[in-house]
Order: sequence, then structure tokens, then C-alpha cells
Amino acid sequence: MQGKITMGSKERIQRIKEETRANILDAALEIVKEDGWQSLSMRKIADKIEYTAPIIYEYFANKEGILLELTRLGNVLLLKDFKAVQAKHKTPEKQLEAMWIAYWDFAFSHKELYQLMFGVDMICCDLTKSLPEAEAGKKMFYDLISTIMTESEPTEEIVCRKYYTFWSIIHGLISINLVRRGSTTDEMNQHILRDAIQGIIKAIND
Amino acid sequence: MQGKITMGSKERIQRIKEETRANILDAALEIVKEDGWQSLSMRKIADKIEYTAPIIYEYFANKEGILLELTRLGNVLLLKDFKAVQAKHKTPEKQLEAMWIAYWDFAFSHKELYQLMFGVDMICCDLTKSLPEAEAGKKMFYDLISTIMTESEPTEEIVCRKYYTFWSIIHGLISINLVRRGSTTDEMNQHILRDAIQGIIKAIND
DNA sequence: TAAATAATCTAACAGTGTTAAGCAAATGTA
DNA sequence: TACATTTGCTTAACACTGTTAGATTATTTA
Repeated sequence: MQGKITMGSKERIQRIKEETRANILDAALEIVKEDGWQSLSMRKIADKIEYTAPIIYEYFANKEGILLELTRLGNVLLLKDFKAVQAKHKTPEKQLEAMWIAYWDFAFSHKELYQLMFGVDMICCDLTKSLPEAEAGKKMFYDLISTIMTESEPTEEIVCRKYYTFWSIIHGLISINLVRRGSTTDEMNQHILRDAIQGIIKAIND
Repeated sequence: MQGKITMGSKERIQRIKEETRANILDAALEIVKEDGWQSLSMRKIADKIEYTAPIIYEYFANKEGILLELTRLGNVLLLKDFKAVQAKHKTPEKQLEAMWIAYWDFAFSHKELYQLMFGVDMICCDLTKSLPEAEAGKKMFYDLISTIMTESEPTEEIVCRKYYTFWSIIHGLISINLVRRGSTTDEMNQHILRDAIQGIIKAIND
């Protein structure tokens, strides 16, 4: 009899443990949204989830572990956006354009996550490599670029080059807007963004 | 008699004060080159110049003051490079290209300063605005772009747009190389860089 | 030489990430 | 039910961080 109850309580305990883990991540992101990455500290997170700091170390190895998990979650979100907008378009060209615009939108609707993921105005954790979620998004771009260039039989290296050309200009443009806010107007950004994307797509078969 | 000596010693004192100020900046940059921006601390700087930490506060308001001065110095260096390479070319097109390549080279020959100035992998100090040295370099680009576009009588806004298009792609490309080292090969970078610069220059009259 | 001033250091405060020890409550066992 | 054990959580501490105030030492001035 007690056995059954114990089993149930064990599950309950594991459930609230997962909840606490999620609470830690939520609290962290909330603090960052309020006062920026600089202001994030273990004790503040603990305060927010109404525990003391050492508790966090039962859920994450250290502070960097929290950051790593947040970048992972960011990549999951971004990937979801990619898939959603890709499904909305037929031609690879339109899909590619839509995905870069989704990338752009993500940077501003999840400003803090973007800063963490791509190191704008932020201490970038070195462990970002070997995140499979990040690779998945990259692969989507590779595939699309390859498809568009199919008649010219592109090498992996050329596809890679096109991808980074895209990434550079869009990340650079986002950087201006996130770090030096207000240097460019919204209409300007839209102009630069569309020009750049379509320009590169047009030049993709060079 | 003593008066003359006193005057001399006062000058000497001011000279070694300026030396100490420079030593602080040198020490800071040295530490960053050895162990990165994260590792920079007031006490480490003090150790290196063989003083104790509070001394530094007689030369700089706080740590951010040191960072601000280093970004200023970085901008001075960059501006010097700009002027040097511009003098080496005749046509505005060649000058513009040479300046962006100088920008690129600066990012890697003064990696740490670039990180500080443009917030790659670094806590970017917000006080960067209103640095006249930074404005001067920007103006050089504006002038060149205006000159190249002279027949189409560009508005300030369009020139601004072209400038940020340049900056975006080059800063983005530098970001990949400074933050995610080794993602792209050197030859690839050269390819992307030249392609991008000449592509944008060619499209500058659109 | 004695007083005044400048240069420098020590000590401290509040904050950071992180770890070890301890307490108290819940659980398992007899 | 009584004892033992594990679990959850906290307090305390360590080694750092930036920064400031007060004491101390050295130098200059009278």
C-alpha cells in the first residue's frame, strides 16, 4: 500500500524537480530581461525561485551550465521558427528569404537569447560548439543554398561561403541594432535587410 | 635656486604620472592579450605596474574609464590606418576598398581592441557614444561613398544605408572569426571579404 | 629640523561564483 | 513505535571582484 503511494510521490518529486529546473531558467531570463546579462547572478536567481544559491548547483553544474542550456533553448526556438516559415513557401528562393527574415525577427523578439547565442554585447560561453540544435538550423540553410545552386554543382566549400556571407551581413546588421541602438531607423533596416538578402540570393549562382 | 629645481621636479613628477597612466593601459591590454577580457581585474593591473589597486583610481574614475580610454586609443589607431591607406590610392573606389580591408586587418592585428570597440565577445561599455575619434572614421567612409555616388545625388540617408551595409557584412564576418574561431578558413575569408566589398561597391549606385 | 603635503598602502564593504559542513525534516527499517 | 538513514535545504566559508575610507609612509616646504 505504502509502496504505491511512494511511487506516486517519487514521480511527484521528480515533477517538481523538473519544475524547479525550469524555474531556474525562467528566473535567469527574467533577470536578464530586467537588468541585462551583466546583472545576472546565482544569488539573484535563488532569490527569485525562493531558494538559496547552492540549490542551483543540484540542477546545473555551474553558471555557465545555465547559459549553455539557455542557448540550447534559444536554438530550439529558432529552429522551430525556421521550420514554420519554410513550410509557408514553395520555392527554395522564397524559403531562404523567409528563413533569414525569421532569423532577423528572432533576434529582436528574443533579444536576450540572441545576445547569448551569438555573443553580441555578452560574454560568450565557449562551450557553444557541439550544440546539435545549432547545427540543425545551419544544415537547413546549407540544403536550401545547395538546391538553389543545383545547376552549378556547388562544392561544400562554396555553399559554406554563401552561408557565411548571408550570416555575416545579417548578424552584422543585428549587431548595430542591439549594441548601438538607434543608429539606424526601422525603415533603413528593412531596406538594408531586403536589399542584402535578395542581392545575395541573386548573386548566389556566381 | 631651489625654485628652479622644484619646477624641474614638478615636471618630472608629471612626466612619471603620465608614464604610470600609460603603464596602466599597457598592463591592462597585456593581461587581456594573455587571458582575455574576462580575466582583467584592477588588482591584476596593479600587480603588473607594481602598485596596489587604489592607485589606479587616481588615474581613472573606475574600471570602465580604463575601457573607455582603450576604445579611444583603438579608434585613434584605426583612424591612422584609414588615413595611411587612403593616401596610397587614387580613385575613391580603390580608397574605399582599401579602407575596408584596413578595417579587416585591424580587427585581427588588434584583436582585443576590436573586441572592446565593437563588442564582440565582450561586455561593451555603453559610453562608447560621443567618441569623436569614432565619428571621424565614419565620416571618411561617408565622404567616399558620397563621392562615388556623386552622379546620383545621394541623400544622407542613402549614404548612411550603404555605409551600414558595408559595416554589417564586414563586422559580421569578423565576428565569426573572433568568436567562433576556425569556422571558416583563411582563403574562404579572403574570398568572402573581396566578394562582399566589390559587390557592394558595384551595387553602390543602385 | 619641524610642519605640511603628497604618495601609497592596509583594511574594509558589498558583491560575485562555488564548495563543504551541518541541521532538520522526511523516509525506510526493526 | 523507535531508531537509522537518506534527502532537502541552509549557513558559513573561500577566493575572487570593484571600490572607498583611513592610516601610514615618504617627500617637499618653511
